Amino acid sequence: MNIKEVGAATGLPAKTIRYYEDIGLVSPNRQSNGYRVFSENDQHKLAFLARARSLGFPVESCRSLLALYDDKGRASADVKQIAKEHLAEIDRKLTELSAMRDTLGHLVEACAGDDRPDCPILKDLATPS
Amino acid sequence: MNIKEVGAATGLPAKTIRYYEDIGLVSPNRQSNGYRVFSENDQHKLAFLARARSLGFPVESCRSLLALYDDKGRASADVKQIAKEHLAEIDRKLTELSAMRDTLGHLVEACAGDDRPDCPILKDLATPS
DNA sequence: CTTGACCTTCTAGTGACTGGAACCCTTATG
DNA sequence: CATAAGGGTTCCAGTCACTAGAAGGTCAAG
Repeated sequence: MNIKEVGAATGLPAKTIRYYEDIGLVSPNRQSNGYRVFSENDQHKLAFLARARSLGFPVESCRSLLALYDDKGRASADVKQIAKEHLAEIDRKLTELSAMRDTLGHLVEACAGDDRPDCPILKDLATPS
Repeated sequence: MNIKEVGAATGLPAKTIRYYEDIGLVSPNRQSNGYRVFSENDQHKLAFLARARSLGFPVESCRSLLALYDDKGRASADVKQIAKEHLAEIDRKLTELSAMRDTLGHLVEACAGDDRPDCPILKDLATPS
């Protein structure tokens, strides 16, 4: 399986897969011509990474998760710990974004959006918060 | 007013203010010894930037907003347009994060988090989505 | 034999800072 | 007068997770 095929199978761009090899997340073999060959296991790992990344896990967390996945003697507590930390981070971002959304939503509603210069958005930005 | 003072007044780190000068958002004068001197107007601009950034506007949008703020003949429609685009981006991120939160929340709940290896989180990650 | 689609490596850029090194200026103190 | 503390300055490198692009090798089809 070459890089394009495994990319199509996992939804990852070839560039990303090369990057993941660079940082040691996968280690595909090479053909005599230098081309990467991806085994079933490589493909599996890449799919795992794609899924974990799509849930927003940082790449370093993905590395840890992959190691735990490989470790058949793992404790699920270790996995849960990583997931909980990430969940907390997501919640932090959600809170922050919601606050922005609220404020900005009100301001946009209040703005006439015509050709006059008067603007509550600018007024807010110019006001020391 | 030197950089530390204006930083304290606006809540911006000195490094950030220097960076903003680098990219042309403010242009403080210099004393004979090379130190930056911030005028009232500089301070005002920096406070504006701090507020706009805290609402999540990208720096380039901040630049546009600042220009509109300075332009007394602006149309509020131009401001509103920038704000609406940013609002759409915030909503996009909120949707994405909420989906992550939902999935991950369920998985974390389902995971025993003990010393056994069985783990629904890893099971999900290993499952082609 | 050439064309086109693959593949390779390498460098540099993204956004918005942030850390750190190396050095200058000013003021207070021993 | 030396020095130490606490400002200021510049410049370079690093962050995160890719992504764009250049320059070139390989391979199957026509």
